[in-house]
Amino acid sequence: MNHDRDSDILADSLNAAQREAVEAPPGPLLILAGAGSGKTRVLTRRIAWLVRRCDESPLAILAVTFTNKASREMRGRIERLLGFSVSGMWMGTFHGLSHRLLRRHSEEAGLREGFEIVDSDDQLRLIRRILRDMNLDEKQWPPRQAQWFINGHKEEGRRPADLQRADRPLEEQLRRIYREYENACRRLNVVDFAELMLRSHELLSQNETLREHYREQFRHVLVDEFQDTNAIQYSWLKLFAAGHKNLFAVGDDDQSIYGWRGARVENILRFQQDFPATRVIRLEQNYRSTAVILKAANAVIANNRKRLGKNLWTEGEAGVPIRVYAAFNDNDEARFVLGRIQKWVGQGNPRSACAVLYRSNAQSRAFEEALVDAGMPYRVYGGLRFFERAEIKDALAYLRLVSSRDSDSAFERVVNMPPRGIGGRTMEEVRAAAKAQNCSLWSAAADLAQGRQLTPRAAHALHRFHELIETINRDTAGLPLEEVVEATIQMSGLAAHHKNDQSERAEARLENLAELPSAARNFTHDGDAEAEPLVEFLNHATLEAGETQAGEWEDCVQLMSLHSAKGLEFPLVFLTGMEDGLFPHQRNTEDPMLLEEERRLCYVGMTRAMRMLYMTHAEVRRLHGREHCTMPSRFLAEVPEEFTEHVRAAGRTSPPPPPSPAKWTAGHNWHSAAMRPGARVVHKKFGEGTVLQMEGEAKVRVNFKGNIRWLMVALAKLEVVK
DNA sequence: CACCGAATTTTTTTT
DNA sequence: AAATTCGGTG
Repeated sequence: MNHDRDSDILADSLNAAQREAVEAPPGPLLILAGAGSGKTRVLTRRIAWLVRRCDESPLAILAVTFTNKASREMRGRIERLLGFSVSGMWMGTFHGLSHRLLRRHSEEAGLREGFEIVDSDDQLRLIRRILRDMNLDEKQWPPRQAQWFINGHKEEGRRPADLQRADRPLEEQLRRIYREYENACRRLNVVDFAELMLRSHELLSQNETLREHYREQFRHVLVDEFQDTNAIQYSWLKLFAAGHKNLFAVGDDDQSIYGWRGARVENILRFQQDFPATRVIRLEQNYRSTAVILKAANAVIANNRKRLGKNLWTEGEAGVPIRVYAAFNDNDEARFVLGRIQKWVGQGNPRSACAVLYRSNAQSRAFEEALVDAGMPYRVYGGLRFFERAEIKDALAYLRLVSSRDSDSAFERVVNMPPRGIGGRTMEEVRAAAKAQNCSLWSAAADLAQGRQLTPRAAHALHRFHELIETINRDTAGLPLEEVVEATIQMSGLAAHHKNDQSERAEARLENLAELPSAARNFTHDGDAEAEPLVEFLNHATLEAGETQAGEWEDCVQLMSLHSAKGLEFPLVFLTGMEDGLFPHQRNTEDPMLLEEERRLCYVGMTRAMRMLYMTHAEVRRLHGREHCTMPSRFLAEVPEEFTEHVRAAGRTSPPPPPSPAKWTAGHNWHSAAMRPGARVVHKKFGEGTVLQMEGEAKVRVNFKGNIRWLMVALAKLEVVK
C-alpha cells in the first residue's frame, strides 16, 4: 500500500465506508450518515481529496452547510487538511451563498444596488405596517400568521402570482397581504431570508448565461445536513448540479428536525429518483457514544414509523447507565444539574465538556440562575443574539441611514430613538407625504421640515434629525469602519440615552453598544469586495446574527436548545425538561408526523452525549408564571430500563418548598391531590376519562375515549376514580 | 408629545 | 413572569 503523505492525511483513520465515500468517483452520491459516524470528517476529506487528488481548484467546489457555525468549522478543518487558505471558496450557508450571488448580479436579479436584508423581526414589522396600510385589523389577521404564510410559500418557491384565487376568505386575504408585501419589498429594496433563496433560484433558472457559467464553474457540489433542505433549496442545488451530476449529499433522516420551517426529508428519496445513478453509502459505525447511550437512542428512534432505517453500532465500551432524575420543580432540576456539573468539574474535567440541553430557550433561565449563584462560568447559545438586540439594531439602523438615506425601515426605527419629539402624529404626516410623492420617508421628511404643513415644533424636530444624519455622514466620511461605528453611536445620542438611564438593563445595553465597534473591526468581509464595507457589514450582521455571549475562549458550561446542539458532541450531556407537553411540545403531540419530529429531536439530543447522559424532568414546572403538574415525557418511557438508573434526590429528606398557603385554602382542593395528570376521572356526561394536563388548580384537560376537552374543575363535577 | 400604569398576551425550534 | 401594547393624563 502506498504510504505517501497524502494518503496519510486524506485516508488515514477512515473506515471502509467512509473511505469509499471520500474516494468515490464523480457522480451523484448520497451518504446516509448516522449520528457520530464521522459525517463532517467525510465531507471535509472529500473536499480535500478533490483538491489534492483530483486536482480540482477550490473555486470549482460549491459546499453548502446549514448554519454559519458548521460552515466556519468546515472551512477551518479543510484549511488544516490542505495547509492553505481557501477564503475564496464558495462555501457557506444556503442563505449566505444566495446572498453572494445576488450581490454579484443584483441588476440581473431585479434588485437595486445596495439592497438590504431584513431579519424576521423586521419582516414582521413590515407586515404590520402593510396591514395598517390595508386597513386590516391585527386582531383579525394576525401578522405572525401572514408571515408564516408568506415564508411558507416562498420556501415552496411560490410567488403571489402563482397562487390561485382562494375561495376561503382567510386564504384569499393572506394572498392579498402576500402580494402587498412583495410590492413593499420591491419598493423598499429589501430582501428577507426566504427571498434570498427564491430570488437567487429564479436568477439562475431564468438566466441561461449565468446558469451555464456557474454550472461550468462548480464541477462539484457538496451539501451537509441534506435532510434539512426545503423544496426551494433542493431545487437550487439541482440548478448547479444538473449538468455534471456531481452532487455529494450527506444527511440522516433520523436527524431531520426542521420540518416546521419547510424542510423535506423526502428530498432524500427524491434524490435517488432525480439522479438514477446515485450511489448510496451508509455510515453506520458510531465513534462518539458509549454502547449504552447508542442502544438507548436507537431504541427511542425505533418508535418512528417513517424511517429509511439504519442501525448504528459501536465497537466502544458499554459505559455507564443513563441517569434519570425526577426533580420536584424546575429549580430543583437546575440545582441537580449544577451539582453534577460541580462534581464533574471537581474531578478535573473541563466545563466546556458538559452541555445542558433543552427544548425551548426559555428553559435556560433556571439553569443560568443556578450557575450564576454558584459562580460557574457558562455560555448560552441561541436565544437573542448579539445583532438582534434592540440597541444594536438601533445603532445599525443609524449606520444604514447614513449609508443609504432611502432606507425607510431604518428611518422608522431611529427617527425618534432616542426621543426627539417626532411621534406617531408627525410620522403619519411623513408617511402620507412619502406615499403621495412616491418617495422615501427621508425625502418626504426633508420636504416637510421646510414646508408649512407641520407645527413649527415638529418641523424643527425633523429638521434637527435631518441635520444629525447629514452631520454624522460628513464627519465620518473616509474613516475606518470601526471609527464610523463608534462615532455614530456617540453622535446619534444612543450612548447618552442609555447612559442617562440608571437601570441595570440600560447598563447592559451600553455594554453591548460598546462592543459594536470591535465587532466591526473584527469583521473581515469575506465575499467579493464589490460593495462598500459598511453595507457589507450591515448585511453580515443580519445574515449572521452573531453568538449570544462573548468570552468564547473561557472554559464554560454550554447551554443550548436541542436544535442548536445538532452537529455537536459533549462527554457529559444533560437532557432536561423531559416532560410531556414540554418535550414533546404540546403543539406537536397530536399529529403523528409532528410527534415523530419531536422524537427525532430527542434522538439528536441523546446522541450528543459521548460518555455520560442525564435525562431530567420536573414534576411541577412554572410556565408563563403558572405552575403546572407534569408527567414524564413519553420518550423517557421509550428508553429501555436496562440502560437507565434512577437517581434519587440526595441530601434531601423533605419535599421541596411547600406550596403557598393561599393555594391550599383556595377551594376545591379536596380532590386536587388525586387530580393530576394520569388520573382516571368520571364525568356525568362524558363518562370515564384520563387527565392529560392541568392548568393550575382550575382547569384540567381530559381525554374521554378520544374526546379531548378542557374542563373547569369547579364546574365539571369530576370524580377521581381510585 | 411623553410618560405612566393597566391590560393583554405569549406559537419552541433558526437562516 | 415578563414584555409589549393600550389608554389615559399631564
